[in-house]
This record gives sequence, structure tokens and C-alpha cells, in this order.
Amino acid sequence: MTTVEECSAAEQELPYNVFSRACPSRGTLEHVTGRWGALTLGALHEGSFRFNELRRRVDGVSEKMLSQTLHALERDGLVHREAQPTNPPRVDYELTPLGRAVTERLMSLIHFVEGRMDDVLAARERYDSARASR
Amino acid sequence: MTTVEECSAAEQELPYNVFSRACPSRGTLEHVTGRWGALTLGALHEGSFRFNELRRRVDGVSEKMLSQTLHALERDGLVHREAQPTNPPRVDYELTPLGRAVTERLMSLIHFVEGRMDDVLAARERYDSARASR
DNA sequence: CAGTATCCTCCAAGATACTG
DNA sequence: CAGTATCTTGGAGGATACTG
Repeated sequence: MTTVEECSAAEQELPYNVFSRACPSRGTLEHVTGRWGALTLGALHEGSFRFNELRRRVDGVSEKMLSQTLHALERDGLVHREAQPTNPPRVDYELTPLGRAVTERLMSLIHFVEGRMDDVLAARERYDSARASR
Repeated sequence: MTTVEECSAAEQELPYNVFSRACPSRGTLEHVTGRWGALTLGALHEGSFRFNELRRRVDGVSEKMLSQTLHALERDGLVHREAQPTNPPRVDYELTPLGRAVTERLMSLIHFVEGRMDDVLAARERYDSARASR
């Protein structure tokens, strides 16, 4: 039984507020934005994939972490798991409608960051050299 | 000297690709989407704040983690630190234009997740009860 | 106030081996 | 192929004390 802890932003009448420690939305946000969660959703944004296809797309993920990540996303209703009871087994993963909507916003963020990496790297050099000369 | 490792998506001619293990964009994405990075940017989206004001807004963050997070975001050029050399010291943090653009996309994601938490919680109950009955 | 310094704990995540 | 099980460890992150 999950009780929703007090986490509403009283003034604005928002039921869920990620800035509250106890709010379950913080957990879901972490599934979505966590290192492997974000990359897995990103991979699934391009279509439906089998377990090992996903592993190859998400460079560096281990079997364990991919499995764990997929379970969390499935539990949150963002990913659908389609298993054929054949031998050898075939399992396909794809985004649910909710997952697609979430991932759309995530990809907007990812693509924007990718597109501005030159600015980021320049800022880093400025920051580092300002520190080196002290 | 930072050399940009090979991380471009060759076909699409994108210079940076977060799905490559070695690409620096993956690091920046983690600063932005990490637990404390996301919440700190979210807090700064509402304006300029002092260190301890931020601490209070980001429920649960420790001094150490907030300090560390702000440094990373400042280094990436997303946050500007304005220090007055008074006594007692006064330091204000605010988003840079780049930080604001990134945070806009982040907030779109956060608000969407917050708004669909009822669906997420319902999905969890379905998932859990389907597992309990086996 | 705005942090840094230190110590310590615990768990996310990697490595490896195994299974239906 | 699509995972689970077990073991281990680096490092994220908390607690506490201290400083300009």
C-alpha cells in the first residue's frame, strides 16, 4: 500500500512536487533522468527493440543495469514489455503512450544539450583557466 | 587540455552523441539530470537565490552536495555565481542564458511528470499486484 | 553567511557465473 | 536469447567540525 506523503505545493495547488523529499514524483523523475533511465528511454524513442539490441545501443550499460532499468520504467508505466513464449525467447520493449510523451520532453533536453556542447566546453576552459591562474 | 573523444553519430553528422560512452555530452547531461543538478536548476528557474535560500528550496540537499552541484553547473556555464566581497559575505546564484534554455526544457519534463503521477502510481499498482498473484 | 575539510557509511553498479 | 544470482568495490553522499 503506497500512501502519498505530503508533497503538494500548497499555494499553487499542485498535487505532486518534485522538490519535496517525500514526494513519489521525485523517484519517478530519477528513473527518467538517471544515467541509464535517460539513455534507455532515448534508445526506445527510435522504435521497439529486443534486450540485446538495447544493450548495444546504450553504450556501456551492463546486463544487470539494463534489466533493472527496464523493470523500473515498466513499473512506472513508461515502457511496455512484450514477451513471446517461444524458444529461444523473444522479448520486445517499446514506449507506452505515456512513455513517449515523457521521452519527447527528455529528447528535447538531450538534443539541446548535445547541440550546445561547444558552449559548455568553452565555459569549462574559461572556468578552469581562471582557477589555474590563482 | 580536453580532447573530445570520438562520439559523433557518423550517419547523422552530429558532433556530440550522448549515447556514446566517451562523449563529454553524457557528463553534462548527468550534471543537468542528476538528482541534485535537476532540483538545483529547477529552484534557480524561479529566480536568483543565495546559498542557504537554495538549500531550503531543495529539500534534503546537504551543504556539501549543493556546493558540489553548483560548482559543476557553474563550470558547465549553466549557472552564474555573483559574490559580493562584503562581511558577512553575500553570494547570489542565477541561471545564465544557456542555463535558462536548458532549464526550460528540464522544467517541461519535470512538470509533465508531476502532472502524470496519478497514471504512474496506477501503473505501479497494476504491476505490483500482477506480480503478487504469482 | 557561505562555504571547505574530513571522516565514514552504504549502496549503485561492475564483474562473473549460471539458468530456462 | 533473455535474463537472474551472487559477490565485490568505488565513489556518491551524509554527518560533523571548522574557517574567512
